Amino acid sequence: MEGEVSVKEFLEVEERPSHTYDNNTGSPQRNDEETSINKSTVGFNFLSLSLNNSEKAQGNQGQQLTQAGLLRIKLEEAKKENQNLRARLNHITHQYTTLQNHPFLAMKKQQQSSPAPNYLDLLKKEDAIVTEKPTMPLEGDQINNYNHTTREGAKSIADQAHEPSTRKARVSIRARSDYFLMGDGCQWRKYGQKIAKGNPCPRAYYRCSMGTACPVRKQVQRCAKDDTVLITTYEGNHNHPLPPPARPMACTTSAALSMFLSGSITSTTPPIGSTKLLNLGLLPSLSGSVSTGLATFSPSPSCPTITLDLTLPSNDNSLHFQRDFSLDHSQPFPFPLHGCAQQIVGMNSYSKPPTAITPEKNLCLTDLVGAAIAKDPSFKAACVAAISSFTGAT
DNA sequence: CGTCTTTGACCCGCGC
DNA sequence: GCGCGGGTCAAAGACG
Repeated sequence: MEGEVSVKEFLEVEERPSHTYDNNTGSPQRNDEETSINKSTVGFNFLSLSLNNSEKAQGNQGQQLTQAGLLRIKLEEAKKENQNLRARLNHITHQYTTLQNHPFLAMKKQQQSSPAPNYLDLLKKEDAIVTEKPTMPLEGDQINNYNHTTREGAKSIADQAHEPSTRKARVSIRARSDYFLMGDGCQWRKYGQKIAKGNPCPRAYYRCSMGTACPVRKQVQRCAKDDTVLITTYEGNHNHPLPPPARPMACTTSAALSMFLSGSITSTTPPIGSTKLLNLGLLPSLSGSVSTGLATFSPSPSCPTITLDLTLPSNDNSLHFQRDFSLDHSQPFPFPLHGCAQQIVGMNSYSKPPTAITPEKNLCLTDLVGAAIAKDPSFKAACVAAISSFTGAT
């Protein structure tokens, strides 16, 4: 952090009039980058001379000329330092951007080692549309289900923009968080709040404010039974390009929805009520209580909702399904969780007071769903269909 | 001054 | 038809 301040201060040197410089400073050393930064900052402090020193110099014209020369040299040095620091800043910015895109790059790299990974080419061009059968290392039923899921999934998502019945389909995500909002990479504008029946916690209504007239809305509410559980419900598709941090969430919700809407998932166990269930299999490496994901589908004719429960304990093996999304513990995590830089996107009066943020208590939604994406090939494929749907709509 | 949040009012669908 | 509850609107206030 100190480095950032130094850079900031140093970059201001160019803005200062040259006549304020002093000749009492030594030339900044450049043994290494860090030394350079620190010394330049120190140099700048010295260079910000007082008027008193300038007045003293007026007594000797020859000395003034010498000073002018020194000042020019120092100015040139300062400019060089400035260029170096700008280059370093650009490098850091590039690294930051690269890290943000790491999940998708890792998926791409992983698939390049498998035969004909044409679906991943879509990630290169965001405006691509899924039209071919993606080939992935699937086995048995996964292949059949995958084909169905991807084609129908893409169709379902695309249809959502035209069919009133499916446009209302929702994806609900349950996750533990001490804060009222969890970062998903998007910008939201609150437009309402209600106290729902049976839950003392208010339900907040948000609208996506990243695009003009974006139809996406979300509801945020704490669970009545466990106020540490935050329930976030998404509805609709974005009509604008999404920033990298928002893509995992957007594609996951749409992919999950498309998989269920396509009807390609069936339960091998008697349905609980009218619910279909799918074990998504989150990573065991995820910290805290989140180690297993469970999706619940409520096929209400007017408003089908899929719930991704990221709060269930890992030993919950009470449900088994036709499609096996179980974890392959021998395989390393294909990409690292990209952190919670955008974890807290806002707090309102219903937020809990700021407490020590730990990964356990404040898992980023994009991290959680990113893990789900990474572990399941067909889920990834559905995500690609979703991404294509999103970007193709713009 | 512009943007965002808050909050009461209003609308609408659904069940009785 | 009526009441209830969920969802949305919009004016007022807060905030930077």
